Amino acid sequence: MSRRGAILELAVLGLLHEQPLHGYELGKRLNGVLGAFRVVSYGSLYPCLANLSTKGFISQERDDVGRKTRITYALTTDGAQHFLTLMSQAAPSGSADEHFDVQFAFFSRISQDVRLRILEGRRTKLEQRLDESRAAARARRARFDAYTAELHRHGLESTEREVRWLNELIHSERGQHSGSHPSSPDGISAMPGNS
Amino acid sequence: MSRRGAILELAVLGLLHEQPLHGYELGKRLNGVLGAFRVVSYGSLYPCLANLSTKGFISQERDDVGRKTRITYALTTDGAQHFLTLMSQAAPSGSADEHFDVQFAFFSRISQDVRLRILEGRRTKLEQRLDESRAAARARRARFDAYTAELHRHGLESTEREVRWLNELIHSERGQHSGSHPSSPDGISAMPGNS
DNA sequence: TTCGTCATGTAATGGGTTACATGATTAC
DNA sequence: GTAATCATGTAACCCATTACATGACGAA
Repeated sequence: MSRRGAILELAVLGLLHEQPLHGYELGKRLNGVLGAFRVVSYGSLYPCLANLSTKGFISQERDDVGRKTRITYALTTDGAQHFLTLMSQAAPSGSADEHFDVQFAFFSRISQDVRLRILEGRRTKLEQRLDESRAAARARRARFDAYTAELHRHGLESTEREVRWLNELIHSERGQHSGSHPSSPDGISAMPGNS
Repeated sequence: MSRRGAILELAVLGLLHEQPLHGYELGKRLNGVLGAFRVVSYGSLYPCLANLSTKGFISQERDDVGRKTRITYALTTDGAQHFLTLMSQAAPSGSADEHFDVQFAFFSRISQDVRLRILEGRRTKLEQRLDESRAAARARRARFDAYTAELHRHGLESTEREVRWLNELIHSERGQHSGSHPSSPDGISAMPGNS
């Protein structure tokens, strides 16, 4: 009982938002989209699908291919609504970073103002982290050995880099100061380049 | 029952390796050392301490300060041995990145050859991740929208950056081609700079 | 015919979290 | 005297994992 999967749930709804899929194919795509960060196992995927189905967010349909039976899942109207709700919510603490990554991966399904809110929320969270980390650094003053200090320095640098990345994304998003249309045709173009 | 905490366990043993501490102080230092990555809650810390005590890795001693009773924990010989075992082990999959961070934070407690093995193991893992990610990128060819693609590009870049960081650390570690002594006096110096 | 991959699931375990309960001590 | 912080713990829950079980299908 209770809520099976929050981050996994979001990812599943996000993929089904595009097209209906059966479990196995869903699993493969999940590992493609989320790729580097996280490997989703079928041991968590199938219970998650069963749960989403119980809650009425997805519908099942039996495809009999020869003697093999596979179940194709599709997003319901309720499910689409729930997807938007989950996308608008902040990270549920604990899996903070991964939650943002999943949200970002499905940015093309939501409106621009929600995208901006997520990006700015993320930036605020990272800046808070930076403040705390720098405050802690001043408070300790050489109580840490060289390795611990280097770890913190590297962490700080990585976070600063991510904030700059977010700044570019936010700027780029503001550049196209228009549509709240989800999946707007050709809407995304001014992505920060790799140069 | 069973194994309460693997990453938390390692962090606790690592801190107690330096000096005995009571639970509350341990918690605060944990949040200092691990800081940015993870906030340890007392709801997991105290059960972890009880478990380590049961297994004989740490010893308890009651300090009666006024009417307040606090329990100071100290590393036993078995505990020190267990700490070295945990430090030598690879990340237990799932919490891959965090495990490395904790290991790194306690590098000064272990010998140089173990440090090098950990750093090289981490680099190998990241390089595998890069290979898979790049292979997946070639396999898909524009099946991803701009946001998903940008997420992958950014992930790749971050990982590449981390590999370069590891290379510097490994090089620096090889520079001082000597002691297997844990806590060697003044042993760490050639840390890569921030320039 | 055997091996890889497709396809769906269950059971047990892991490694944490938040919320709650309790009470002493210190600072204002 | 009241609020923050010190100090220790329990209970309930969360979100996933690995290992296991089962079986059809295609290709070598």
